[in-house]
Amino acid sequence: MTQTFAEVMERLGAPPPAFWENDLEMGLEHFFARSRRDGFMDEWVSRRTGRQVNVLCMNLGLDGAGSVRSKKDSLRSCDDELLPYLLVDQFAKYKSKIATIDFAKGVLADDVLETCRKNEEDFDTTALLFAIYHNSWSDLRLVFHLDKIHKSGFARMKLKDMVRRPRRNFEEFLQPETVKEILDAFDKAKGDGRTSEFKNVVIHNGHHLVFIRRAERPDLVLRAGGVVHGYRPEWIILDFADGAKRVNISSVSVSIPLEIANRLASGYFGRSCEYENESKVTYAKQLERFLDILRKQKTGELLLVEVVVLNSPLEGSPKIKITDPDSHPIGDAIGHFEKAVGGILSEIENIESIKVYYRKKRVSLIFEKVEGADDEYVVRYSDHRLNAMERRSFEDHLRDVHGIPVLSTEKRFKR
DNA sequence: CGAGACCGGGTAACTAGCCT
DNA sequence: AGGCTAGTTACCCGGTCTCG
Repeated sequence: MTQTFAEVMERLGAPPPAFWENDLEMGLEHFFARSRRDGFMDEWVSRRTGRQVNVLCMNLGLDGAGSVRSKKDSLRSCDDELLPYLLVDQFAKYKSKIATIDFAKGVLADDVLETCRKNEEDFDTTALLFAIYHNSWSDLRLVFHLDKIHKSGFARMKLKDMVRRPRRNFEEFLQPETVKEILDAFDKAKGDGRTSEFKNVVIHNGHHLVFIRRAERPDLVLRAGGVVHGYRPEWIILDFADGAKRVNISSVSVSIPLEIANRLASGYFGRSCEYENESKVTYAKQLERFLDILRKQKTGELLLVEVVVLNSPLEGSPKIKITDPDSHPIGDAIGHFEKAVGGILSEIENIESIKVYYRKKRVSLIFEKVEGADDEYVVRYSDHRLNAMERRSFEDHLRDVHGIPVLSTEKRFKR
């Protein structure tokens, strides 16, 4: 008797197909048939790392003693029990390591964590996800969501007007039914025939993260038998902080997530509320001082590795870029250029962007001129280059060491 | 000889510039 | 103004190398 995939999963107490396909966005169409091919499972088991094998043995209650090879042999006889782990392995692809480790540290027992540890700071993420799956499979959905906050940039926004904090706190307000109602009302008002799907509210580091999936632009997929028309999904993450007085927004579209955030805030505060892009002023003098320090820096936390300058002192005043792709500091090179040709960093207005080297990553900074003010700028940086923890320490570093408030290059507008 | 470290290529996310 | 393309960068996978 042959069982369907859904039946096999049910017999194992594993998640149903809809969980994998809809919640984790994994394509299952050919997975089951492929996994049943001769030798497929054997080959998959062979490719497991020692750490993954150890976690699998723990999860399946197999003898954890002996060589990795002998444990792989006993795994090969398990068959169906391994099926969900094939999917977890597939799920682990392209998931942020930092998101997985961070989450695992919160839910896994110490000895399990140690089994997955590669060295002081590194873990086998697939092994961690095997353990997380076994511990509580619905957590994979959380990992799927948390993964997103490390990979995408966020627009920093704050409430336009001062509002009194309501009696009940924001957390109580953010009930799924309430959020769904507000999303429905928004979709109706928008009238573009697309629906906003409420996916999750997660409390993370004191922030309230609201995850929404919405159809964005029309798209199509090719399948055997023809084309299927639909929409490309977009993930909207509203990261509320400070009792909803501030929100960080990650999304593809520009105005829709802002409107949704406005509606949620209006619902919570009980009056019409709007968020606006946060802007923090830095004066030209501060930036000049910052650049002076930066270009002298030969080693340290923050190194200058690229400058792009408009109206250069070269003939015809073209745009120039001085960059070191290997991320060695370019302070001396700039000094050499200025001595030989002329000044380039003295006019902040002419600086299109710079790149600094921070925690082994190249981070762009732009100095955005404040409309109508002569020497006022908003300093913005490409936050998606850094993960969520690194962003915080980068912002702290620039504020504490250089007195410069930095914001993300991401912004959201009403249309 | 097998398990784990190392490295090259691929993938994803974002930016800037061009075109409609 | 919006969409598409090419360029940039980090991270991840999988094959190869190395060490016990």
